[in-house]
Formats: sequence, structure tokens, C-alpha cells
Amino acid sequence: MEPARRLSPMLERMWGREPAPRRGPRPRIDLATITAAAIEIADADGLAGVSMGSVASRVGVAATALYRYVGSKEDLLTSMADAVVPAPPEPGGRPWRDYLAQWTKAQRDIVLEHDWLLSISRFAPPLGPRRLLWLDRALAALDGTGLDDGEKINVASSLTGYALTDAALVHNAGSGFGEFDETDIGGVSDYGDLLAEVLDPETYPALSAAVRAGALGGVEGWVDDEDFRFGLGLLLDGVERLIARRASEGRTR
Amino acid sequence: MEPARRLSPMLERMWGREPAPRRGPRPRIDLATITAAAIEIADADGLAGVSMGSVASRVGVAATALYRYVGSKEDLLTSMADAVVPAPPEPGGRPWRDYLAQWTKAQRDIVLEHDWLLSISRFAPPLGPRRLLWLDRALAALDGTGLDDGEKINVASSLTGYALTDAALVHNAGSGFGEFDETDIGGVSDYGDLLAEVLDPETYPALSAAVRAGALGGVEGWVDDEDFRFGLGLLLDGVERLIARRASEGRTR
DNA sequence: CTGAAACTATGAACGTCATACACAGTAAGG
DNA sequence: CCTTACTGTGTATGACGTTCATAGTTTCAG
Repeated sequence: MEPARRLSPMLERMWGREPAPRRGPRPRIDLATITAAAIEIADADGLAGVSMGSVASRVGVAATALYRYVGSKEDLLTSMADAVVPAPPEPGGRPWRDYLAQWTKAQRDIVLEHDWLLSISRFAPPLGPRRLLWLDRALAALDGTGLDDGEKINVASSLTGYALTDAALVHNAGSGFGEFDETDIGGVSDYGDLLAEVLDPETYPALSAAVRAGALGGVEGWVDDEDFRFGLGLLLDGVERLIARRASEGRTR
Repeated sequence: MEPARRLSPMLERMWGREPAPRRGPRPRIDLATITAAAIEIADADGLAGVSMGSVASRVGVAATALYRYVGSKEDLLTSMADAVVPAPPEPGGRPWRDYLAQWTKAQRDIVLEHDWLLSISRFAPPLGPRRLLWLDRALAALDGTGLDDGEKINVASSLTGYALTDAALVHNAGSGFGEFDETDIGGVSDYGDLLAEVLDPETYPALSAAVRAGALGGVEGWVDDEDFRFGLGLLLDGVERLIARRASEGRTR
């Protein structure tokens, strides 16, 4: 009566579900090895350095050998995006807010350590073992808050999204914004100066006022750890309010 | 006394700052035309269809002619990411919360209409004329709330980030998650079934409980408009609380 | 023990693409 | 008119993802 449901070959490999081959030469490589090699390259040379050729030669096989373990380069990137993720922090009986704060910050830091994740994350619903473990821990932390499962998942999604966007901001702020070449910077030293250069106060009244007031003095100062906690606070305050509302609903009903 | 600051050639073109050529043949094309053509292709065939060749032939020139207006394909993508953005909604004297809600939703809808934006957005601080207009309106909407400029910008960033991640979720939920090929789906019809197939209840206790309870029945139902408002509500509640705090600080001090 | 079957890695080949460069054509200024 | 500045073209190149037929290797069946 068990319906023989079949996952995609890629998912089966990510979950270690493929049956061991019963004939032929022993595989010299492995999805895990390939993925690890790709991650090392990406960490060192950026995502641009990750080509089927470079990954293969680091593993010690021909480029085309990878296709026995990976349907396409896209598949490889998907596998990388799951494999870089370490184990989530331990709950340790803390209140949900403390845990989720750490949980979110940890996610952001992972992205910052592997900035190439920013170019991959399509934000597909997670299907890999490591990412799902994070989701599980977030749900667990929200146990007993009175939220229903759907709400818990939404909270987790929002927090993950926030971690990602903040990481993107920090990353792009640090690396010359990627908008103009360093050789072309000339006299314009930072974001604020650049905006001042370009904005017409009539069409951009509020923004140019802020620029003039120096709110954007240096980009390094614009987005930092304090700002992360700021936005995170907004979200968590919102969650807290929702939980309170659910609690009062539960009582009065 | 005016220091002759120089922007990157790309930025100058995006802001229409390049001096008109005084000699030679009249340009047959234009950064705006090129960008528009690229956007049309991306809307129709996805970002994969956008190559220097395809864009050029749609404009009616040779592929290499584009390089006179665009430093690289990257530049073209940057220009596209600014040019798709329409004008922001009109404030119309509404309270900040109403306006920002519409502002954020509008951003999400833009991304949904042009899903290729998801593959571009590096989340660089905006430097194009259209995106900066959106930022300006958000700051304007927060005038009189007692927040300082930095806080306003952070709020706007958080909201933009949320719009983007939510759009990504909706998009990926609708299109078969991009995780397994349709030919490989077999019996597994949706996200919930797939997780049920793969999760071990011992290592994923909270998540598999939620799955078993049917919280993930259908992906279409998982992420939709209501969920967008949910997450948005969390953020705006947080903002509201911050504003209230600032207001009370202002009084007592 | 033998041979078929199952499986692995290889190398050559293909098509696509971004980009560099030298060149031919064209408008304006002196 | 001829120089100067500028525009679009054609050719070429190198990198990359992917396909395919093939040779080599291990196990199982008889």
C-alpha cells in the first residue's frame, strides 16, 4: 500500500537515498565531495570561479564526470546552497525571542561568510536536509506561543528573508557598491556624496534633505550590526504583538 | 569652487548626464532603447533569453554595437533593474502606515510581474533615478513621525527587502519550486507530500509534526496575498512601536 | 570459470556567449 | 576640403555548459 513515490534524482542524492550501485567500478567521487569542492572554490574565488571544469579538476576528475552526480550546474548550485549551512543553534530552553534573534543573526552571518549565496538564493522553499533543520528549530522555538503552524512558518520565512536582505546590504555596502568602478570614483568618495551629486532637490525633496543632513555620510556606518538589530527588532516586536493578540483571543473565547 | 566630480560612465548615462556628441554620425540607438528592448525580452523569454546578441538584434544593430552604450552585460542588467520600476504611488496625505503598506505591496507586485528581477537584485544601494524616487517617497511618508533619517532609511530598506523576499517566495511556490523536474514528480504532488516523504521525525520533530498536521497542504495556499499582509503587518507593527517609543521619549525629555 | 550486465570516468566535439579589436563609414568644424 | 570625432560592423577568441560514443572496471548469473 506504500505508494512508490519518486523524488528527483538530485533530491535523492541530497538525502543520501540513492541505492548503492551493485555493479561496476566503485565511484571515485560523490555528490558531497563535489559540492564541498565547489564551495571551497566559491569561498576563495567567488561564484565566478565555479565552473564545471574548475570543480572537476579540484576533485581530480574530468569535467564531464560530474554529470553523473549532478544533472546540471544549477543542481550543483542548489546542493551548495544547502551544504554550506551548518547546524542551527541549540535552543536550550530559552524564550522564543532570544532564540529566534540568535537564529536569524546566525543565518545572516552564514551569508556574509559565503557571499556567493547572495547570487544563488532563489528563495525556493527549502528542500535540503540542512536548511530544513533550521526551519524545524524555528518552529520548535515557537511552540507554546499559541501561533498555528502556518503562522510559525510565516514568521520563520520573514526572519530568513530579513537575514538575507540585511546580509546583502552589508555586503554591497562594504564592497564599493558594485555600481561604479574604483578607477572611476574620482572625487566621489561615498554614497552620500554620490547622491548629492546626482539628486535634484525638486524631484527628490525628502531624500536630498536627508543627504544634505548627512544621514548617509559613510556607507560603512550606514549599515552595520546595530542596524541589523534594528530591523530585527521591528520584526520581533511584530511577532510579539501577534502572540499577545492570539493569547488574549484564546482567553476571551 | 565646484569640484568636478566624475561618476561612472554608466551612471552618467542612466541620469542622462552625458554631453551630446558634437561630431560623427547621429547615434541610432540609446541606452534607454537598449534597456527597453532587453526588458521586453526578459519579460517574454526570461533572463536566459537576454544575451547581447538577442538584445542587439531586437534593436537592429550588431551585438558589439551595444558596447558603446554599456560597459558590460552587468551594466545592462543594472540599467534594466532601474528602468523597469514605474513611478511610486502618490502619497496623497495618507497616514504613513497606509502609504508604506501600498508602497511595499507595489514593489512586490513589480517583482512578480518581472520575475527576472529576482535573479538580478544584488540589493546594491539604489543609484538609479527611478529606484531613488521610491526611496524618496518612503522618507517623505515618514516625515513627522519623529524618526531620524537613518531610521527612516532602515525602515524603507527593511520593507523593500521584505517585498523582494516575499515575491521570491510566491514566485518559486507557483513554478514547481524549481527543485525537481515535472517529469520526475511522479506521485509527489506538492511541498507537503514531498517533505513527508523525506523527513525523519526524530531529527525534524517540530517540522514533521507540522507537516503531518497538514500545515503545508498545498504550496499555492502556503504563500499568497494573505501571507504577504501577515509579514508586512509584523514589520509595520514594529515600526509603529518604534514611533510610539520615540514619541514618548520626546515628551519626557 | 566465463561472459554478460551494470556502472564509471574519459575525450572529443558542439553551440552559445561575452567581449576585444581593427576598420569602414559619417557628420561637423576649421 | 580635410581633419577630427564619433558610430556601427565583422571577425576572432577564449571560456563555458553540455552531449555522446567509448573504453575500462566490477559484480552477478550460469
